[in-house]
Amino acid sequence: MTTDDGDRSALPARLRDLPSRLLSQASTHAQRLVAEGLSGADARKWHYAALVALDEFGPASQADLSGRTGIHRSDLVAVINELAERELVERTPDPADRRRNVVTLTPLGRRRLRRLEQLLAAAQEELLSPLSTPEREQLTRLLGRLVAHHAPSGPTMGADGR
Amino acid sequence: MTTDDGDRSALPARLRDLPSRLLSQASTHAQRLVAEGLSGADARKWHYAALVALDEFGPASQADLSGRTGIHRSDLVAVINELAERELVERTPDPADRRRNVVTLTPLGRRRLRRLEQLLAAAQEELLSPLSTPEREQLTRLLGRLVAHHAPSGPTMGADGR
DNA sequence: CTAATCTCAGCAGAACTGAAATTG
DNA sequence: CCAATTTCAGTTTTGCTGAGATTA
Repeated sequence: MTTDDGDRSALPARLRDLPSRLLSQASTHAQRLVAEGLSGADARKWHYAALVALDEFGPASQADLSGRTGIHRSDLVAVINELAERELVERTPDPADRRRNVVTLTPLGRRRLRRLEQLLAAAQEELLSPLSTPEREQLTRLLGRLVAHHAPSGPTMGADGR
Repeated sequence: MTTDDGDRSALPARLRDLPSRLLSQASTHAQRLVAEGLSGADARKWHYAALVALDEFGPASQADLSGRTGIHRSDLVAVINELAERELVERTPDPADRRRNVVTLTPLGRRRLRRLEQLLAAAQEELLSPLSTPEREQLTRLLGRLVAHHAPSGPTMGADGR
């Protein structure tokens, strides 16, 4: 239509092959595929993260959930609101410490989590489709070492989690 | 302090090992390292991209530069303003087509590009520091194949380029 | 008249900051 | 009095949309 397209190879190799740039582009595609996949069940990635954490560790306070998902304490409020609206979790005051809410997975939430797992697996599959199985494993291993190297002991955990 | 830290292992493996999530976190670290590195020369990543494209292909219109860098046509205005302020490029009307500006690299711009190359190389080095040389090459190759698979023929080029 | 170029003004999503209210 | 938890209001950053003015 207007500007570009049809000439992606015009990108200088110095830019095209920069690891930081490749990571950024790959990440953008990944987030798009995940968002599109989860939207098929009216869900966002943070919904999945919260449901997984509840499934894995059982009922938790919002502060716990923040630590276990990487969702910012301040954004978790909206995520739990949305999950509670859909009756996937219940938010009740903690009788033992009334500053806290206890967030609990409902049976419906557990079933929904199964569905999200499937949609998410399909998104990862599409994301990694150009790679063989051993290549996918290697990529995951290498990325895991990168983030393990840069994340640990960072200030409070950094911004991420997407 | 407040919430987390000191317990990064609290992250469920289902979240921790998701390729899309690893990509996002790795990308975030990469962008931070690049921004910090380039800030040592009062530059941002788009400055580098524009200077590289001009160095590689010679003087260009802003539309050309947009295609060759991935900078959005609308954001390129500010980038060229900033580069022109620093006298790294010159923006002059194109006599052959007066809708266009011709952007030209100045000698100072060429010298600055050398400096940015060094800062950027240092950032990539720090980013990839946990990996051996063959591992770095493999990571770059795998990421290149991912983006090549998902980018080509996309609508106008997509959002990315960071 | 249509299309391309440059420019600007403003939107949208995402993460973060800071602080108030409540409770320990 | 100090600290932790939840919540809200607002800032910042980034890429994008839409439209106006100019020229082909």
